[in-house]
Order: sequence, then structure tokens, then C-alpha cells
Amino acid sequence: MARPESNGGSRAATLSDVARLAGVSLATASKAINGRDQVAATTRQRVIEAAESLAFTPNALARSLTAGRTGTVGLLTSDLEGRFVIPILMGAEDAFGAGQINVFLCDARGDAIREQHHLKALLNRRVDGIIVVGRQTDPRPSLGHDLPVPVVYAYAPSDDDTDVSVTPDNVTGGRLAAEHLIATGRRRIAHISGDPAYAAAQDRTVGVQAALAGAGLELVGDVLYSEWSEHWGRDASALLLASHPDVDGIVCGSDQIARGVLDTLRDLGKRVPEDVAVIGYDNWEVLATNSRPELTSIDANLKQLGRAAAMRIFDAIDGIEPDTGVHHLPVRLVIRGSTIPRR
Amino acid sequence: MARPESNGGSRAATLSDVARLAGVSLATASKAINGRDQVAATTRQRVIEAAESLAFTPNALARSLTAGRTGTVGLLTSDLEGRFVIPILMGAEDAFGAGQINVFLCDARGDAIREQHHLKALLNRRVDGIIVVGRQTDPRPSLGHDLPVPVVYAYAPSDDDTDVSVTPDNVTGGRLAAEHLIATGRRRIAHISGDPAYAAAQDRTVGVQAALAGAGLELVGDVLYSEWSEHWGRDASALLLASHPDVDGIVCGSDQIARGVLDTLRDLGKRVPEDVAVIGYDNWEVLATNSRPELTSIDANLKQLGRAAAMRIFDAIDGIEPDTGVHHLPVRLVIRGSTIPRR
DNA sequence: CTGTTAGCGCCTTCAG
DNA sequence: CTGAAGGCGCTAACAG
Repeated sequence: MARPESNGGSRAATLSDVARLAGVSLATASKAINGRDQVAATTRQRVIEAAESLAFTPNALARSLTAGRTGTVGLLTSDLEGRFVIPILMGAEDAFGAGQINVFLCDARGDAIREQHHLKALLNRRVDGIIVVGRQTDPRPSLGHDLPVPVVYAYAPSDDDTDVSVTPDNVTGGRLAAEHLIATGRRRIAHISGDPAYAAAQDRTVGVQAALAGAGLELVGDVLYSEWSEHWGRDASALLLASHPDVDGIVCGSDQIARGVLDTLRDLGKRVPEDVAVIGYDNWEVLATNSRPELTSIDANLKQLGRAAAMRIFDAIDGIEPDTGVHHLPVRLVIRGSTIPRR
Repeated sequence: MARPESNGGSRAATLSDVARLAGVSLATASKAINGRDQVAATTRQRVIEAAESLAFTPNALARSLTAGRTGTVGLLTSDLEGRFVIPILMGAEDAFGAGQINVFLCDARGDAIREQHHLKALLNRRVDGIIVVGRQTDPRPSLGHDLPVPVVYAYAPSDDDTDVSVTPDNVTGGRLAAEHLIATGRRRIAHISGDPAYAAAQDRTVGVQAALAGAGLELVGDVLYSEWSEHWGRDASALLLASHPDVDGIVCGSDQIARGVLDTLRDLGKRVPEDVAVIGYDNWEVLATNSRPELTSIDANLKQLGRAAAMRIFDAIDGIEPDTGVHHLPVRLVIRGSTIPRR
């Protein structure tokens, strides 16, 4: 392991070390290193060589102190465990990385106290902006408006409409799912979803209903709500098929539920997609591409959501006034074998 | 959204603002705020009130500049997508959070160039230490020894034995899995694993073989290697049962594979665990607790691994010499219905 | 107990 | 084109 002492016992080289070695003043060294033009080419060369021979690394802290901006952003998540949080992180980290900004990761683990604690730490560190990533699409409490930096809420929108939030368009997602089943000729469509307390469940149902209404159809049976699990998918579909054996399409509230549905249909001897088409939600690849048949699903483009949040922070840092409110970002349909038979 | 301007156009309050308002000197204000004892109680009270009324936040950058340490650590991951990386991040973030250290998250996305880039950025920001998290347990190139900060490698150990690495003990994991099947009375045990190019696959196999040898048993058939997928689990187990219909226990290289195995066994009319016991690996809860029956598995304690890495960084920062080399951290058996019938 | 004085490492005027 | 001086916000000696 590299240890501080392994560096010869000397602390990191500083700009004045470089200046001294190059035989110039501190100011000149600074200009040379930072590519300012008021310095002779030969001098610059000499400085750069000196810097290299000392393994000089500019101290970003000192730089930030005067610059007023640190080139860092806080990523405040409510729960890293959440499967939806990770792709958003990735998208944001990616977008910032390209812009030379580094990201502080803070996991509040669903605890408001811890969140306040982390928020304070981020402000102490003078981050240039904060992205708050929630685990559900239900609105969450705003951090408030008396913060000295721009804040964007991702996935879980702020409950304050004068904040800036980005979240997936679940209503459209539900609509796309149902419309796809209708487009493949299904007419007796049911909907099995997860925990009805989630806005995601309600929003998707709204979309499904809208699509059916648009096609002059009605949902087969009531929406079946319970939890976001494979087990529930198995049970719910057994229930559904018992009362409505003629169902020919099932919109599922999640891929996990859809996996359970596929299981039960197989047990009951129903062919997918010939007898019943099944569509999931989330496009969780591990589940969707390993089922038999592979699962058509709705992808919320979460990486892009993360990127979008990052872009809005960028803009805000640059002084561009953001349009406040909740922005519903587009989702997309990913078609696989559970709705369209393979040829 | 909170914007800098929303703060009344004034920049953040500084310590001298506080001092002025409280009618004391800068140094006294500093002492009062930081709980030093050489300050009168009444004075301290006055300063604290002034600070509050100005919403003063100490500037961590300025503080770090003199302190020599920043209270930040870099988390350099090779691939955030990797399922194993996240729990390690969580464990590390958690451990650091408790110690008031903040974490820079950098995703190199498997690219060595990007990794160097991020490394440089972390050093510019004067992190106090770096944890390098890999996506596989195969050794990875060392970052080298000429770094001014301690480095710990997690999951993917460094290929340099004088570095400090923590990684799960896959050999013991394989052994625990096989021993458990043996303990439940199985004698005709097979092993279906993933990509043989992974050290994880090889190590687990070694453990399985050792357990069998210890019980005077031999593996049924050859180890079946291909990929870490449910599909492969289905295919491999079909193959296995065709040539060895008398198998009564299957150690799987991952939970995904095990899920596929369960599928095929059900198709073939084999009861689990009565006819064949199945054990997975990774204890990926979403998969393990949603199968029929639920899946016994080996848990690598990844959160703890992340915590362990953090602890070693803590120690190194405190000047404690770490013991170099690869540390294999304990794994644990999680028993569910796929190996022990429910009563 | 309180205040004054130096810096930490860097960048940015402003003279030379 | 180069150098000297001031300051970013804070803390750690020292004096008083």
C-alpha cells in the first residue's frame, strides 16, 4: 500500500517548489501551468518540466477557495439499496465526469435526520449543486429554498412546485404498455400491479385505463394490487385466470410481477404470447432477458434521467434560470418474446 | 429551486462576519465555534448566536487547507453496473459517514484511461485515501506505490502483494455450500457454475471439491461451466439430469444459475428439496426469496467487506501500518427451503 | 480569557 | 513578458 511516508517523507510538491526549481516566480509558474498566454514559450516549457519532475499536482482545495466554485456536486440519495437509484447515479456521475466535476455520494438511508446531516456536510464542503435522488416516484419533502446552491430532485419529485424535479412519466409508460398489447391484437386485457400506495402503481394504472378507453375497451376485472413481488405475480395471475379464463393480455406493474405471471401461465398450460401476452415494467435486464419467453417491458431510461438532472445542475451553475416544477421524462417500450412470437 | 441569488445576493457568511457581529476577534470566534475551552461561556454563547443568525457554515475547504487532511475519500469503481459493487459502496459509505468522512464516487466504467483520469482528479482534491472496487474477484493491476495516500482494494484484489486487498473467501464459500448439502444427507452432488474464466468460479469449485473429498465423496460428473445466467442453469441441469438422473444435490455457482436449475427440476417433475437439494451463491435476495422453494445460498457479506475496506483506510490515515496482501473475508450460509424442507 | 499575526496553496490584479 | 503583493476562509501559535 502506498503510504504518505512512501513519498520520501516530504509533503506533496507545491507550486512554489515548481517555481523555485524552474527559476521563475510563483505567479509565472501559475500562468505557465494554467496555459495563460502571457508567458514565453520557453519559460512555460521549463516550468512544465519542473512540475513533472516534482510530480506536482495542483491543490484543488486552494484553487476552489478563491475561485468560489469547487467543481463538486452532492448526490444525496435516500436509499442506495433501491434498484432505481443506481442507474440514476450512473447517469449523473457520467454526465458530471465528462464536465470534470466530481461527485460526493451520500446515503441517507431513508432517515430525515441523516439527510439533514449530510446536507450540512455538503454545504460545508461548498458543493456547487445538489441532486436529491429518491427511491419512489412519490413526492418527497423539499429541502427548502434557503440553500445557497441549486438543487434538482430526481425520481422522487419535490412536493414543492417551485423546485426543479425530474421523474419518469409513469402514466405514459402504462399507456404504452397497454397500447402495445392492443396493437398486437389483444382485447381482453388485465392489469396486475404492486403496492397501491405507490404513486408509480396509480400512475401506471391511469395510463393503462386511458389506452383501453382510447380503443373502446374495458379492463378485464379489477386492477389487482398487492406488492411488487414475483410471489404476488404468481398468485394474482392464478386468481385472474380462475375468474377470467379468457384473458389474452396482462399488463404487469413490474418485471418481478411479470416473472411470477409467466410462471403461473406455464403451470396452467397457457402459451405466451400465443394464448396470453405479458408485458412487464422497469426493463430490469436480469429478469427480463432470462425468462421464458423473454419479457417485453417498459424502460424508464433512468440513466438518462440522471443525466438530465446533471444537465439542469450544470445550467443552474451557469446561471441559467431553470423551469421549475415536475418534469416527466419519456419512457420507452422494449419488445421481446412475451408479446410478439419469435419467427 | 434555491439559487445563489435567492440568498439575498450576498455570498455565504464568513467567520469574520460572525466575529464582527458578535463583537469579538476572528480567533475567538473560531475557538468558540469549534468548542475550544479557552473561551468564556458567555462569549461562546454570543458567538454561537451570531453564527446562527447569519446561517454561518464553516468552509471545509479553507479548514482542510491548513489541516492537511480533507476528510474525504475516493471510491474508485471499475463498474457501477456490477451488482457486487453497490453493497460494497454502501458498506464503505456507511462506515465513513459515521466517521464524518465524505466519499467521492468515481466510475471508471472498466476503462483504464478513465481510471487514471479519475485517480488524478482525486489526488488533486487531496482525498485522504482511496478504495478501489472491482467487479470481479480476479486480481487487477495495482495503482502503484508512489501515491501520497493509502489505497485499499476491495472485491478485486491488487495483483501486487504489497498492496492491501480485501475480497470474499470464495473457496470457503464453495466448501460451505457442499458441506451443507452433505450435512443434509446428500451423496450424489454435482456442481454447475458460470464462466470458468472467473476466479470466482475456480475458487468455489476448489471449495466444493475439498468438501466432497473431506467426506470421501466424488463429484457427480464434471463441473459444468458456461455463463452466469438463468438460461445456462436451465440447460446445464437438463444436461446433468439426462446423464446422471440419480443426482440428489446441486451446488450452483450463482443464484441466477440456481433459479434456472429450479425451473428445469420443476419441469422434470423433481421435487426440491426432497429429490434434489439446490444451493445458490451470492444470496441475491430478489432472486433467492422469490423462487419456489426459496433458495439456500452463500452470502459474501459484501457490505461488511466495504466496511472492512473503510476501516483499513481509517487505520492507514491514523498512521497504523496495515498488513499487506490479500485478506479473504468470511462468507456465510443462508439456509432456505431449497435444501431443507419446511415443516 | 481574548486579540494579533502568520501562514495553508493558489490565483489575480497591478507594476516593472 | 515577468514579478511582487494581496487575499480566499480558517486555524494555530503567540502575546497581551
